Amino acid sequence: MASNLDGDRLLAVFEALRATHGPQDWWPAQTPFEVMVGAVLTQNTSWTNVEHGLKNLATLGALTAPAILALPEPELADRLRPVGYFNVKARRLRAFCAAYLAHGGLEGLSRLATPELRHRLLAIQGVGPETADDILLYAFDRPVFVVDAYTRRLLSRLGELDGNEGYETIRQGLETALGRDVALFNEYHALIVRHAKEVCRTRPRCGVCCLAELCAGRQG
DNA sequence: TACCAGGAGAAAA
DNA sequence: TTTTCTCATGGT
Repeated sequence: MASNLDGDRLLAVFEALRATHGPQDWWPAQTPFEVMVGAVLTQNTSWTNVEHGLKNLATLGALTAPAILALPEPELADRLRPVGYFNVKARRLRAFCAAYLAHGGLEGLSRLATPELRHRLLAIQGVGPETADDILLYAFDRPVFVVDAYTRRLLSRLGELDGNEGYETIRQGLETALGRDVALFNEYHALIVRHAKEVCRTRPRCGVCCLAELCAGRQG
């Protein structure tokens, strides 16, 4: 079902979200590398927790790959304690930094075509589809739609999914339906997260169902 | 107090 | 191959 998503309907949802929340200007980071670090740290964790961890690293002057790798893993884990899953994430962040440098850093990775870059990101221990796509979209400006739990819930509520689609099926379905538009994908994912956090959380068991209601209202 | 959060990988079935 | 379990702190 996800291979035949309704692009016009999805654009109507986007317009409704943008009218409600305005531009989001994601990702909240100073550099592409900081986007990548944040993408790893935010796995199954609220952004406020991630901010504490990023602040700890910044205080140490450790927001570069060499600086992170220079920290012993136990110390890195201790700095990441506010993030949650700190032992796991210390290991994953070090693996990411090692791969980042091995591939020539930002310059080396930027030279790769999107499919190859995605393949190499997914080969890093601790980088799954969503994290890789966060990095591709927000650090490298590649036209990749980030499919998170909110996106799945929204599409399900809209009746665009039957619930059995895998990550790749949904991602490719969205990219086909919406066209490969970096600016659109950037704002759309940010708006879904913003709406889910600010609006849906105030409505018990809402999920992102009110997005569907919002869209239905716009369409009449 | 209980639940959830911008997942991923390993282990078990 | 698919499902279940583990990782863990901070905010509401």
